[in-house]
Amino acid sequence: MSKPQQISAQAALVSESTLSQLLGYQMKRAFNVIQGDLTQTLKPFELRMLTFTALVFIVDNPGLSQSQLAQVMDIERPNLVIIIDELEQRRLIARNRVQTDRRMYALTATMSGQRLCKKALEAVRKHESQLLNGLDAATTRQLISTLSMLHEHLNHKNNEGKA
Amino acid sequence: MSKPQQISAQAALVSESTLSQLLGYQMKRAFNVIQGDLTQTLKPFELRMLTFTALVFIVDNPGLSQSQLAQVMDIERPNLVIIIDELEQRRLIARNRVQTDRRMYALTATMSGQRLCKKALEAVRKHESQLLNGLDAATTRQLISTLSMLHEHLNHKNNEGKA
DNA sequence: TATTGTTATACTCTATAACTATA
DNA sequence: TATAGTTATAGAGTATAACAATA
Repeated sequence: MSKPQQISAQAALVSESTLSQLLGYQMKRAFNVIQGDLTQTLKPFELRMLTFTALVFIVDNPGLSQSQLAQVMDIERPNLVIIIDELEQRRLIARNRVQTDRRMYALTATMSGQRLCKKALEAVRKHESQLLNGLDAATTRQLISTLSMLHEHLNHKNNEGKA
Repeated sequence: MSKPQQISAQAALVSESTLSQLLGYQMKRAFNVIQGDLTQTLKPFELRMLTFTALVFIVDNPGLSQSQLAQVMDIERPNLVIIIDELEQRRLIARNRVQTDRRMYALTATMSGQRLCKKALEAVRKHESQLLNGLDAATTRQLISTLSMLHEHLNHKNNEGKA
């Protein structure tokens, strides 16, 4: 980007007072920045947020199925297929046919996948702590905890509606 | 290799302990739910999150340019064009050529746009307060305020990096 | 030369219907 | 019939290069 240089006196004066009180707006703004940053952090490992998340879940839960993974990742099953394809082609995970129910795969991480997962996790943790430096630790924990509670809370409400 | 071993009982036991400590993961999960919900709330007004946000900015800041709007919305100028096209075709806003600098448009909301904006805003506020019922008011304010601070904080860091 | 708005384009993420193979 | 995984496809949102008009 070149210099910001006075677009007009109005540039610095754009008011967002109405929107700034809305949770959805603030969530989107904050998430956009964090998402962009996380993407950069994962780039050296050739992982995206979705492939990274899937890999961590598989490492932590060896043997889980694609349906289970899609459910906990809050994405549709069809969208998970190419994510798993990509991880499998890179030999980071393996699809193992379940003998007792040949419809599904038991997903497991390879040694290579486990190593990459560990390295990527370290990088993400380090990067996030750098990003958040300036915010005190208590506020950070409070934020993460509130977001988690929010997700549970809203998900519960949504499931009520669908029931 | 290892046995697949009873995956069925595993469904409710998928662990997300590693990811749950990561800000990016929690942000994405919470934002996904809120985004979906906000989309539903705006549907009766035939607005999406992006057209809604642009409309509110224009109502609050009559005369601002597309470049300015794109900047405060954190999106690229090309992507704003179709958003403005849509709002203009629905006669909710108008593009006015600036006489002193004929390269840019001064964006203004029509009466119809102002009315729709007000109604949509009321619906969003009402819906968000319903969504958040169960969370105490102090936590809600704290969350919104922390998200805002986070955005400013990260944006500042990013601008440092690019400077 | 630089900036505003624009076109074209491509990539990612998401959502749905319909198919196959198994149960 | 129901479920797991898959294919195809369409719609959003996002990002970059390049252009015309204007400064």
